[in-house]
Amino acid sequence: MSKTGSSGNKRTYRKVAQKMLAALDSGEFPAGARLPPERELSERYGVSRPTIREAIIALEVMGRVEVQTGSGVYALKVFKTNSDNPRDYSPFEITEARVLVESEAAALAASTLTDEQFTELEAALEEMSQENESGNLTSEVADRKFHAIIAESTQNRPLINIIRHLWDIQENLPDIRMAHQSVCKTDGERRIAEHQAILDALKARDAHTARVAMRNHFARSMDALHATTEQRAVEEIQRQLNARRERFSLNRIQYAAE
Amino acid sequence: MSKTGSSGNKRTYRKVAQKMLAALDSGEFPAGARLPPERELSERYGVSRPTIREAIIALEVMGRVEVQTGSGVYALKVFKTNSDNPRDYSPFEITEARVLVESEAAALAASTLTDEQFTELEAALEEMSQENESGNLTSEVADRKFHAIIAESTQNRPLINIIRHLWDIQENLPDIRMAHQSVCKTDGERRIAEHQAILDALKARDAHTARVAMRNHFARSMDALHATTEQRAVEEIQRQLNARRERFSLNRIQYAAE
DNA sequence: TTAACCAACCTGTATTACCAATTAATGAAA
DNA sequence: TTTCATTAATTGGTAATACAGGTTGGTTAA
Repeated sequence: MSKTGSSGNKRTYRKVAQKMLAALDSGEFPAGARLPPERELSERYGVSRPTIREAIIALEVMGRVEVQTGSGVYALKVFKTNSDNPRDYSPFEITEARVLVESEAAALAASTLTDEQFTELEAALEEMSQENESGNLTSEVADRKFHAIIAESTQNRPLINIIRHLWDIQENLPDIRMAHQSVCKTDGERRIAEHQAILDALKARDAHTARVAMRNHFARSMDALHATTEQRAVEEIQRQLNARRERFSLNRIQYAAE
Repeated sequence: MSKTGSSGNKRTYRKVAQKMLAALDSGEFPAGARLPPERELSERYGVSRPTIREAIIALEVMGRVEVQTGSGVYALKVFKTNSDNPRDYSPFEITEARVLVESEAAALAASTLTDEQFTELEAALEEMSQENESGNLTSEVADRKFHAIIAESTQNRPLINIIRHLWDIQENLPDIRMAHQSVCKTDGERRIAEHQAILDALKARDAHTARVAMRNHFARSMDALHATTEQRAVEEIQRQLNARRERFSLNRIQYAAE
């Protein structure tokens, strides 16, 4: 199950917050409206006031409601996107952000890469193709190294840190790891070729081609991500169907036994 | 200042959460470590246990800590956004990074901006031109608002946060503030026109033109930055020369006095 | 000696009851 | 009609208490 989202969580404030979130989404608490007072909510959800307060604070931190002391709790119209909680970034968001940033980094790198860094890039590429042949598909270290060298070459520290940051986040998103693996498994050769294309463009000092090559590379990652996401959705539905079928057959067995 | 970030907030749980956040960032509560128990924290921060619980819930929703019932509260491994020291970024680096990121954001925004956001952009532009006429040149709020709306419209939270982060850093760099002022002073009209050009491109849903307009806008900022930096360098040299001359003349006076 | 078990202790969970501070509405007075 | 004090409603915060799950370390049995 999901770590954070399930309604089967033990802690009460989460359950309450989730119900209130549903009420917020369903329009039961319309945008801009004042929510019922804490005491009333505590009655409605059958929990104590402190727990309601906790749920409200959770909603507040999520940017869904605003608390005005002495006045009431108000449903916010526009969700404040203050959720810089990398855990609930979607894989697609991260990938999109990386396309934008890393493509530009590649374009910049076309004019900043040193000979030494070209050698490092080739080494990283070689490492990748060895990983590919040896079937060690779980590792992204060579991949990351390749991109890191390009980032480093720009000598723009904010940019370098942004790219590193995005990698860090991504490596903690299971969806992306899975997509990465599936990409390597099904078409590892092509992945190498894409990196080679980037390297070639950089060697030619061609900023535009480097940018395009990087974008193409990410476009494939994005496709793979879509594919695995779809596949997982299908599997989930099948799982649910199987569970239902099993329950149904159990019922029949019970009838037969009676 | 900011609605959410200030420590002068009235509600106690926010103050406590902020202090704990500082402790988390400073390494006083290292990643992975267990925080002191609620009872102890309530003593340390001089608030009651429910309030501590509220603060912890806020941190939990922010994704900074994890609560394990019966065991304790644990500091989550957080992605090192703060690992870079923004203080020794050069203004040029920041501006370059912003060109890359914000130009792409503008290109994206061309297809994502809503009618409401167009209205907001126009309002921000109006605000800027009023600031310009009234001679209130120190303020960047309307400027930042303009760029923030574009960022928001992409609905890409990593991207939004990156742009916000770069703004935050920039606003603490005196060199850039100075360049900004000099740009406004010498050519406020043109600055408005540049923003207008961006807005026009966005209205036309023309990603390419929007990107180019944004790049041009930043190019001017970069020029202004170069100019003021040069000017400051010249002034600094003059100051040093003057200081030396003064010292020299003082020496001569001392000689004369002996 | 080692492994399994169990009980005491620690920690978070949740409630009740109470009072304080702030805000918004009310109504009286100018 | 406006202004200002009063009052009601609401959130803010605390204390004390009981409970449930987890951890730990000692005891017991193998």
